[in-house]
Amino acid sequence: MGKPTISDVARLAGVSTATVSRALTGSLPVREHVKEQVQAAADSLGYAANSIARALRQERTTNVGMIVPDLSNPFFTLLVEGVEHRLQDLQISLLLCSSHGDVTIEAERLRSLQRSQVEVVLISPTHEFESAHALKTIARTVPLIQIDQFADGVETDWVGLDDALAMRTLIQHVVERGARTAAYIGGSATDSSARSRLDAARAECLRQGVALDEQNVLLGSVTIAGGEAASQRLSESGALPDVVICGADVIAYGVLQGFDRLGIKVPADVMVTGFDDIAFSALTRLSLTTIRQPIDAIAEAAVSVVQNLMGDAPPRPPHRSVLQPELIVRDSTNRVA
Amino acid sequence: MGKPTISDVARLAGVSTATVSRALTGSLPVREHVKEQVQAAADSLGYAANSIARALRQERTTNVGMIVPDLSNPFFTLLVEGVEHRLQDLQISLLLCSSHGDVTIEAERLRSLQRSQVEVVLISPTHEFESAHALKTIARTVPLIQIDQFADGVETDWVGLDDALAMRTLIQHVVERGARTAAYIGGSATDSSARSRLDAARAECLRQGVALDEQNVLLGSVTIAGGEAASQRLSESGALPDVVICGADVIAYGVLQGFDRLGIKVPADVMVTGFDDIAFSALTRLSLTTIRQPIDAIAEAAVSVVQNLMGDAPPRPPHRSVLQPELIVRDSTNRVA
DNA sequence: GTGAAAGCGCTAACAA
DNA sequence: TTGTTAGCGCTTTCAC
Repeated sequence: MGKPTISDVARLAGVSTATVSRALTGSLPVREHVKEQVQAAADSLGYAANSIARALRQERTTNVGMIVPDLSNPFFTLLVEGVEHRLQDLQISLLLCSSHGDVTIEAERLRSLQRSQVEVVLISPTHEFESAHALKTIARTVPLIQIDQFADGVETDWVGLDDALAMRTLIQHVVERGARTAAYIGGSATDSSARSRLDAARAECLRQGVALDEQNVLLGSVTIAGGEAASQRLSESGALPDVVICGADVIAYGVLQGFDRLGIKVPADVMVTGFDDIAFSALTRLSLTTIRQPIDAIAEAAVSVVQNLMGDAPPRPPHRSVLQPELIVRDSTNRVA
Repeated sequence: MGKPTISDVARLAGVSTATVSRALTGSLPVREHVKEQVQAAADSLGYAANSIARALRQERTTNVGMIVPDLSNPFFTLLVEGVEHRLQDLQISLLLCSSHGDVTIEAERLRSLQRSQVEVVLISPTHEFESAHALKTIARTVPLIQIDQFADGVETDWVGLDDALAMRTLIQHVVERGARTAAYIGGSATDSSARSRLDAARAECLRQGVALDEQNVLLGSVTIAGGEAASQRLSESGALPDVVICGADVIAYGVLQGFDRLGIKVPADVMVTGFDDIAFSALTRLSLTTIRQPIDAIAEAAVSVVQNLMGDAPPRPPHRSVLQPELIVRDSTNRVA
């Protein structure tokens, strides 16, 4: 009545359970005709090996866990999809968790994944500092790969974008289009990418001779509303800068909308840039110049580390895969110098 | 060196493994001071029960699987997030798969979940007819819950929206705003919700005296580009209808954009409605009248069925949870009759 | 190339 | 209330 087991197959095929195991997994050679017999018996019973029993015996599963801060953010969604797809090709199951941007939930999910005996955890930590403790604890028992963001002092593998190079490329572009003054609108700097992008923007403005007044650095929430509010504040504070650099596309779309409402013309009165290249361009009247996150390449790099970690290769020191950004020039900076 | 096992705890606490199991799980009463001793021993060793061994012994896991067609669609993303959140509260892990809208991949994922010994599978089948075979096969060994969409002839639990009521409400609204003629733009009817929405639209137009010419029924891809292309065709085919009913918000946004480019004014020249209420309204100049999918309620209903199925309740016939749609009136139908 | 048998870590049945 | 023991389904020695 219950599901067929390996002994059922063995009995039907007239061999031992060991032979069934070998025939089906190919772990050891089995005579051709025996193999066929076993296969036939398995098929006729609709047998599928119980992965629980296999995992117990082998002391390893084929599960990996993944924790992202926010599934309503297309960046993470696409990342999850890219990872899922590649893992399935490797016959690895994905246990997905969302931390909802909450460090407490994040810690809970980590423990839950640990109980599930996952082989590797992929995580985009939600807070640069507060996530660190839980991550360090878990990292003692299961290999971690940090993606995009990272937690302070947690030495694990990491896959992400070269934010510094991205900002350099971006600022070089707007300088070529005549920018001499800039504003920066970003997320409050509690996650590592928000901070690293801001740091990079500051450094590059300095290096390339663009004035970025501290009062023109506005940090808030990474949402359309946050961007719109910031554009409002910016317009009230006197002269507009040549360019508004946004730390994320959603912010930039809010800024575009805010300027539109205020009758400020982009790019004629002010240029605007984004970061991420989420697929909203098709929705808006004015297309956005931005930095494309190579999401698929990030997923690929992450999964390749997973393979590495799950293989029998000897332990190695943590490795950082730094991916190259791509500048996408569109209308929001379409201005002659 | 390896992870501590129950025998390590038992030895340290000076009791049997059975007592440790009882003390830690609470499956049977244990004397208070013994319990404390066991707890202390477990803590000091950093012991966490091996869920693989437990699952093998109990012949049940705490995993459920979920298969959605497309993670770039916010509807499914939000659904996944809602489900994940509630399952975690129940200490259930979520194995997530994407079928990428492909029946072959879908079948593969189903088998993968079966191997993982999930207790329940939540699925939004990608094709009304072609998904049926694989679903029926799997349903013999593991309980299925279909969400939103369903496969033809697969009798399982189902959670979704009352499409007929939604269309009735929507069409009633545009009739009140003076609509007498309509066009319908939707996805090609290979998934069950595309078909059921179109059927409902046809029926309601008939019932409420709105003319819906077959040549004004345009089926294509559920994307912004698809909507834009359809709006183009519509404008070329002569007189515009009073209202363009779209089977999904993304289509409607494409239509809005198409009309904008053609100099056609919404809602003055033509009204437009969507379906889903995805959160793009903030991005666009003109807000969209639409039907809100109660995603959170769908997730809640689905998880409550999961609980039901995983509890020890006796088997019961498949149950359909039909949720109520909500009409969201915004600017795209803001016209006096 | 094949079979017999042990054992992965846990819990449930049975005894005490 | 507690301990002893068997066994979940599989893979992997160790013999042959």
